[in-house]
Amino acid sequence: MYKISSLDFNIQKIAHSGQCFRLNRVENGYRLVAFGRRLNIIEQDGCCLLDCTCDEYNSLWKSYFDMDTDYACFSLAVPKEDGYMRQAVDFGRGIRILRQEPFEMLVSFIISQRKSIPAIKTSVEALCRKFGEQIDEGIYSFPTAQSLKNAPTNELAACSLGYRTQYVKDAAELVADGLFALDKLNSLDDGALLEKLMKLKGVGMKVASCVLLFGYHRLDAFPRDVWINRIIDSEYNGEIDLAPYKGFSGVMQQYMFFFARETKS
DNA sequence: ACTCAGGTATCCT
DNA sequence: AGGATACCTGAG
Repeated sequence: MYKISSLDFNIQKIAHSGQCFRLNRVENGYRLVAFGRRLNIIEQDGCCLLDCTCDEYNSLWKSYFDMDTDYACFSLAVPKEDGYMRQAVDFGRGIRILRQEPFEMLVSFIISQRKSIPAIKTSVEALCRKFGEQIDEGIYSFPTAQSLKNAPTNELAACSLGYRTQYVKDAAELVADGLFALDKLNSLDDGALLEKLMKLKGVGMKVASCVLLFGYHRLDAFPRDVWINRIIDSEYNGEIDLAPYKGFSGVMQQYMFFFARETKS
């Protein structure tokens, strides 16, 4: 067991912030599947108990949960005249940007287009069940590129991918064949990485931005989805100035997204 | 039954 | 360049 006790770490908010599709509520807490491992998380007296050894925490989950980044300091950047952002940031305190795996992010966000979050989760789970490795009873890892490349198209489609089936298959094939080496893109700057990802079919501005933010930990990436656009229209007169948040505007995006969704009528 | 969902590719003008 | 439209499918 490893205990995390910090106001800047809140597993429930992270689970509802929409960045991760495999962190879900179970009987007495949350269950996360990542890196081919399962991690159980229990909330207790405002603390989080991670069901792992100290070594496993230090070598894996500490980085995954981005525990070396100081999130409290981001909050200081909000201009005092921006009441909306102030509210959003305070409301979302505890959210962190997870360091997830690039391939999983790429596939998950290709799937995400024109889908609700529950529908995305259903598709992702189906993919894992069909093409991932079994880790434990009923628990499966996210499939490798090779595994998805080899997947028969009709079985991929059976994961409710709809018109995205070919997008996923194409991306998996390119990655599996080394023609699109996700692990070698780290050296690219944000702009070049974004451009590179958008070369893939089914990857537009929004999906690529999400892959940057959640898969490559580019905290300055600012995905604009319908929620964010709605906020920018209603609260910022159609144009938001991200200059105060240079280097971490993606963190602000998460606060805005979470706030808008959690407080919707 | 009907709209909309964390969009994107394609086809217009 | 910028705007309109089709697209699989499930949830509300």
